[in-house]
Amino acid sequence: MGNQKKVQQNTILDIAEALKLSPATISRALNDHPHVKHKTKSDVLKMAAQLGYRRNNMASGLRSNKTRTIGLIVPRISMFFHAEVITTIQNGLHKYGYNLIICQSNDSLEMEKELAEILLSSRVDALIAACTLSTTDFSHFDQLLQNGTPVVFYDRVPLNEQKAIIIKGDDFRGGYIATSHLAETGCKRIAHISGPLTSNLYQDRSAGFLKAMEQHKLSINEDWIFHQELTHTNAWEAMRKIFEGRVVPDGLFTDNDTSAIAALEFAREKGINVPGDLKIIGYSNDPRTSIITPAITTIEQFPDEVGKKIVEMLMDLLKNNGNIIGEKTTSITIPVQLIRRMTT
Amino acid sequence: MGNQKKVQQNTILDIAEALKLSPATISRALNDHPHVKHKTKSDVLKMAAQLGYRRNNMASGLRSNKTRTIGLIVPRISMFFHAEVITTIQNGLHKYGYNLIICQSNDSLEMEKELAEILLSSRVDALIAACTLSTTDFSHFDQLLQNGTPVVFYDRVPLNEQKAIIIKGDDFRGGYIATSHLAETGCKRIAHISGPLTSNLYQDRSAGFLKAMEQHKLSINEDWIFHQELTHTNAWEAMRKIFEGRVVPDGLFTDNDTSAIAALEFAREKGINVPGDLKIIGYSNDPRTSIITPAITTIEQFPDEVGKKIVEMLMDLLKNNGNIIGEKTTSITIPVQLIRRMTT
DNA sequence: CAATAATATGAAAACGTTTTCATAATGTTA
DNA sequence: TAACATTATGAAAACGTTTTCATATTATTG
Repeated sequence: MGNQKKVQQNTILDIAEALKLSPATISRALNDHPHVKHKTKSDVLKMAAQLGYRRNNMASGLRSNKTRTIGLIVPRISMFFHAEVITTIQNGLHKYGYNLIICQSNDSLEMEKELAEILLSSRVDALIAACTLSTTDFSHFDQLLQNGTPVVFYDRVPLNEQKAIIIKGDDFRGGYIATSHLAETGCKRIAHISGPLTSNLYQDRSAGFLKAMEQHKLSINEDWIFHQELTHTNAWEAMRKIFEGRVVPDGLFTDNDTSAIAALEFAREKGINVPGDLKIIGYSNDPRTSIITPAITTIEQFPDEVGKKIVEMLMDLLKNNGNIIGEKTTSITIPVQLIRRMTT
Repeated sequence: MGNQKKVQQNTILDIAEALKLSPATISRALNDHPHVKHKTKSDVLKMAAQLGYRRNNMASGLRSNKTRTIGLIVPRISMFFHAEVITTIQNGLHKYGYNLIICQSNDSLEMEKELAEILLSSRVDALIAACTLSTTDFSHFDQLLQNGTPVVFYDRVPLNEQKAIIIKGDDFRGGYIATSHLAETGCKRIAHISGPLTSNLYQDRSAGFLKAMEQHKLSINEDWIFHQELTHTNAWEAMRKIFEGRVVPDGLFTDNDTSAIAALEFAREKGINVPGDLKIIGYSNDPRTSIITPAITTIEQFPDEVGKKIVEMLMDLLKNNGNIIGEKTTSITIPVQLIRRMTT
């Protein structure tokens, strides 16, 4: 393989020569410029097809300063929520003729910084980012913004950023309705396994949790509140600690579904009846929650709504080259919804 | 936002001017060319950092005809196997300074063709593709190949393609060991829910199934063999048909895990005892299979091995600009492994 | 120290488009 | 038909690098 002679791609000049026209006219014809005769246009299109012409995006991008490519930085594409958001974004952008460069930070801040640099180098027309849990300083995105490149943050977002678009779920309300639901189904002693408070996500969900506890006049046991990376083992460990105590909770709100699954497995192993003795509610509506027995009550985040909103905002922004128009706001909150299943 | 003046990116010329050097020297210094003085190099690097210089990849790519970007076409990033493969590929390529443009075909052949065109336009240095189930004609990749762009197919691959690299799981063996396992655990009447025979995956797994059935001297009931899109509802429907019969199977091999889950749920609803009356084995080791009760026996495909191999082959190929070196083969098969759980 | 080799730099062309400016061709009006 | 507007095209510059070729500088050798 590869030994055969490489076929050179045809350029705009080849079309020009074939039709005895100037490259300028070919370019205009291909871009559907108004000042070109109908017949010329169709001639050019025909010849382009015949020669198998494909625009060189680098040349085009270099000259016009537009790549029609959008960068995306995400912690992990394998997380259900993100996979869904990305899919919606990609399908949406494709309709507008935009490409997407998807990058994974693996939840590493170092990597995130590096990716921001790389995407700047690639001169993406815009950047979409769901940040790392440890990203509290967002200055590595400043160069993009100063450059005039629109930036959209979603899910894990900076708190006081006026230059970027921010799209987030209603985490406060999510935490609130989850906790209220436990209270309303009779829980008196509610535990909360949450993520690191460096992230807006867990700040808000925790605030919602506290608000609901207060409203239902439930007392809070500090030993039952965890802020940690939301992994399976961490959740298991938290459960072990919680159930070492003399008095144990009858309700548990976990800030993601992986933790809820771990908790449920812990309960199963220890013979704790769910939902009889312990009610559990997770967060995100991961497909696994509906498959496990008993199926886990959780909070739906509507990833497709998030994705759609991102595309919509971005297309608006790019149409007005980076300027927000009129009354449109710079920060959007997507509603959440309780999905009641068998663990409550 | 966006109203403030846009900051122009500094170019190589700005560095040149600041240091009273020519752009050529700057370029060489930045690319670590041997013919440039040590001191000059460090001066340039320092000034570049100071000016916040970032290479314009389009200009660089246009001139050097190298984008250091690799395209990837995949049916859906949300499929567990693909998400894992992609993650491995991306992390691997990143080490070598390559970027990845990830595109989803949504399992549509039309989309796949369009994406191949777009990636050709973007002049990616190489293309990785896991094709649609309905892709039997692979000619939309020819232009890339003729162009000298390396193409790596994985998972769903063309059958007789000598110009591209092909990396696949050992689907024949997977089908064989899955079916053998059922036979060895005592199944006499085995059903098979498989995918469309347009894809090499299901051809091979089916062949493995048949081989094992023959070796174990088991007779095949044609009414229990399905070739269909492997969705939850299709599998459910297949189960309904199978269990309408007077005589029912005691073993089931499904070609993906979604179907195995559907079958298990069907069994649960109809009161069929698993594994007592019916043993079930899936394919892919999707995380859901270990969470459902009873946990499903399945076939591990080692997505990270696949990803690693892809990167390795690709880097070799790019180093030798598109030519396979020495004895290295053009087609690689990754082993599979039985993961025994509670449904068998 | 001259002659040569090795090292370091610069000038300018090249990559394939898009876009500005100029001009030619055509159509419209007085 | 002259004068002007409109439409269609071309010439050439521009985008920011890399690379070729030439040349200047320094080191090495006889």
